[in-house]
Amino acid sequence: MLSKKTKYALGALRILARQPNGAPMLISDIAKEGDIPKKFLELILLELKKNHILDSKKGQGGGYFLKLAPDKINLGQVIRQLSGPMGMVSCVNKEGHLPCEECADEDTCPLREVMAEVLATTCAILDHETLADLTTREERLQQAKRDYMFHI
Amino acid sequence: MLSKKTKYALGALRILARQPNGAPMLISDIAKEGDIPKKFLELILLELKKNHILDSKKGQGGGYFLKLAPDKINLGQVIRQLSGPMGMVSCVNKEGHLPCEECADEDTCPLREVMAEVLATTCAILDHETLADLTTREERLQQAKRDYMFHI
DNA sequence: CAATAGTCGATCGAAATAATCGTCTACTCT
DNA sequence: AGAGTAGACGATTATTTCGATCGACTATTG
Repeated sequence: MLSKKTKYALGALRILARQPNGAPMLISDIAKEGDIPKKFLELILLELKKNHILDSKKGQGGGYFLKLAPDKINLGQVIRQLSGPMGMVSCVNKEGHLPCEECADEDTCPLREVMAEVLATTCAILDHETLADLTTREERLQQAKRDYMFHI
Repeated sequence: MLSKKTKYALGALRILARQPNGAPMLISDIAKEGDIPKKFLELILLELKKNHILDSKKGQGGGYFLKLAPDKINLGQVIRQLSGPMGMVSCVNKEGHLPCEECADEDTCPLREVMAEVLATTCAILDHETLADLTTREERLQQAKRDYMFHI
């Protein structure tokens, strides 16, 4: 399961991606709209800023905004930065590759091979799914729901 | 990351799968061979027994053994039973399906759609990978390593 | 019956997660 | 320049989960 932190982060990013021409948004407004504890959200946004996904402007009229265009931010990137690498065993991760202690020989560990496949297919999806794609999906799903409601 | 509990479980199962004609094995022997804390292993094996993957025999000559053949036990099943469902958001799981609290409308949540894809590809791998497959993989990897060592 | 071996309830510390407080500092607009 | 706005940040707390262990009990088999 993704941690709440990561889910909150994705929620906040989706909200920010909706802002017309990347206008800054107050932490408290994001918190309200995303139903996220404000103080916790501060930490999260700060972390995203340190990872160069967001940026902020202080003072009157300031707030947080996307540093990159929505189609340049993908889910894999965000999840990795907030929850760490996604492999089910640590020995399959590129960044932060640790040989898993319990594994006698990494070269011949069959579990490692399977988990590497899992990681590869997961990344194939998440590293190509951008914030912009999410927005597109959402619109399609909303349209589908309206059609469905009309149909019954 | 898989929990140590789950990794230990997979380790223990791999050891038991190597036993000739499903002979029972003592907890303490499994613990020693798998380098697993014995008391912790007890809990794990017990849980696997309750989930009908293992069975045990008491008294002299007893121990734990596989209840099913190695090609009838798959990784998905084991991981799910020890760590719970594998979806990155709770709303994509079949068993234990909980609408994720932070999601306004499940029907139109784009994250849910993506995470469902991820879960599907993950399950496609793990639900088809059996203990027997792991053994086969391991033999292949060991052979490959021997060939490589010879080559240099 | 006695030795063996699994069963089970209780518990404990450490770590990760989730959340909050108060203060400080930088910026922008008037 | 100065007031007020808004983010930055260190410290702290609560809650839960994880990993591990102890000790007593029970069932089985030779």
